[in-house]
Amino acid sequence: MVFLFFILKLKLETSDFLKANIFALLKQQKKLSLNLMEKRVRVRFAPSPTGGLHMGGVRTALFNYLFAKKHGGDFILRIEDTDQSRFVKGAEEYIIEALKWCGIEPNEGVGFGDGPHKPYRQSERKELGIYQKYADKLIASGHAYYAFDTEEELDAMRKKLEAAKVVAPQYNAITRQNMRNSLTLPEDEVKSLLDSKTKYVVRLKVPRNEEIRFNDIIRGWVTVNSTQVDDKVLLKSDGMPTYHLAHIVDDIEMEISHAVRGEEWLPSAPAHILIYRYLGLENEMPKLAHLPLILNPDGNGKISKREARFPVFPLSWQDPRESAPYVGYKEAGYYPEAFVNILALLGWNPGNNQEIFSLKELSEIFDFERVHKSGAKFDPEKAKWFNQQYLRKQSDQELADSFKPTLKEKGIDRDNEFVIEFCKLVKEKVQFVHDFWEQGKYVFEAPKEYDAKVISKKWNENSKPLFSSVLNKFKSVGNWNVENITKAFHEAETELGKIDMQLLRVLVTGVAGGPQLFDMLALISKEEVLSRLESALSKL
RNA sequence: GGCCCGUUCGUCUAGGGGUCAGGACACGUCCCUUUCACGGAUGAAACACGGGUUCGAUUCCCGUACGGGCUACCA
Repeated sequence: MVFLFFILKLKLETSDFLKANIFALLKQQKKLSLNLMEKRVRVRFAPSPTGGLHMGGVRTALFNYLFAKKHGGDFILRIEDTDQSRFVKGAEEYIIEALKWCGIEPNEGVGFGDGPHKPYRQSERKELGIYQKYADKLIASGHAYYAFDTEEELDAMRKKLEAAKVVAPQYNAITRQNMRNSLTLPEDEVKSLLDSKTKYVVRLKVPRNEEIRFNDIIRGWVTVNSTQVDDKVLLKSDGMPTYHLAHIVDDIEMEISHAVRGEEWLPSAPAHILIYRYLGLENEMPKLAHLPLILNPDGNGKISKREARFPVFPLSWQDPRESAPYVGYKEAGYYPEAFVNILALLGWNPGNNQEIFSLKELSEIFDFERVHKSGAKFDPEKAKWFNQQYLRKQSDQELADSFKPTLKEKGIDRDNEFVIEFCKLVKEKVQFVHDFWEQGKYVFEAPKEYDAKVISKKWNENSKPLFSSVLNKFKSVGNWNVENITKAFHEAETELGKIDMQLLRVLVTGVAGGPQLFDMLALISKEEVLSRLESALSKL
């Protein structure tokens, strides 16, 4: 209205100066109101502390993180510990440590500093009566009800339905009529049951035959008939909310703009829509995004920690109920950057051929529009390749530093320069830092045996005198460096004829392959090479 | 079983009404290297099937098959 007035006035006045000013003002106003309408991006990762956080969970956390960073929003860690029976000691700490290692740190929530919406643990929020309040509201409006059925009664109901060839027995608009709840029991009986502290749950009253539609950011429109949705328990008999109630209450109270979670939640999303609706919050509810699952490489189904022949946890996880710990990606030698990179490309891609991304790059280009609908099988081989790419980005000094602990473990003491030189030579052959030892241990210790294949193929009666001459030639080398070794070798060849380099390699290192031979001989040192040659000649 | 979601090389994927269906991992061959690796080149390898719509479908629609998820007072 105000704008119209301005425009009208504009028509009357002809001053260009005024015109320009008013347009600028209009533009500013529009921008301002748009910004006000646009909800600040606030996303959450909301695991339950029922075990170690596995790679699928980390991926969910990652996508949340990336989306938040992309839009300059908030990333929250909320702990959904509403199931006391499944609570696992140490799981929460593990989740926090894992996120830290990956570098995808929430800026609000458990373990990362409380924000304005504290507490961020659902068990603590329950103590505050937050969930009860919403449950009461639903009961008051007739969208939820008390149910007093015991476990046995529920069992009996299901058995009965199964016997009657009902394929999916559920507590719903039909069956609730035959159960003991506040919809079937007389009002005074309900009151006395409540007064006498009889155990009860609060259930959502799902309508009989209603189309529920919602628009998923990744999947588009999804339609489900409410007949498929059961009367979900909202409040358990111990007073704890279920996931269904708790996450909705918290998402609303924490002003979450987008609920990004795994595909396993898709079937219960219609029930969630109903809860938002009955709470009168359908317009304020977060946008939904259901991520595709990460699947097992061989066989089918979700990745399982038991069968996997590759790590499934970011960090080593010791389940208090089990004896042996699970090796994590960290312990397996993965760089966190590589691990995150691998995860990012499982179910998402940038639309071009780039595959190596830093977290920062990812947070600039990540987009739900390029997230797939279908699950992705995890390929452990490609994971190794990713790590190799990151390993190659390391400087020789960095590689040396990360390899030194292994040497120390083996009781080997070498100076920094030596280790750097070693890493420089061997790094082309490794995917992990721990590969350095397997690929190059002969640099540090004399061989105990010689590659049988090479020996049987190439060692003959001429070999001994030939290599004795090579040995003598090497003895005469003054300054033991690559150039002089090469020169000595060539001189020996002109005197004695062709010398098999692989055989020479085997005599010194025991193995058939390795880095540049002369570089390696130089590194190993003159005394050591000579003594190894002597020892080989005496043994063969 | 029911409901929901999905389906491009073995795997991760690009693409999209007319393409030699592109890249990466893994695999093969060759080059480089007096070894191995790295690197380079190159090869083999895919639109699940059947119906529509269309001049034309891998692309859009519908079925079927297959795969996955869910089907708790678990998340």
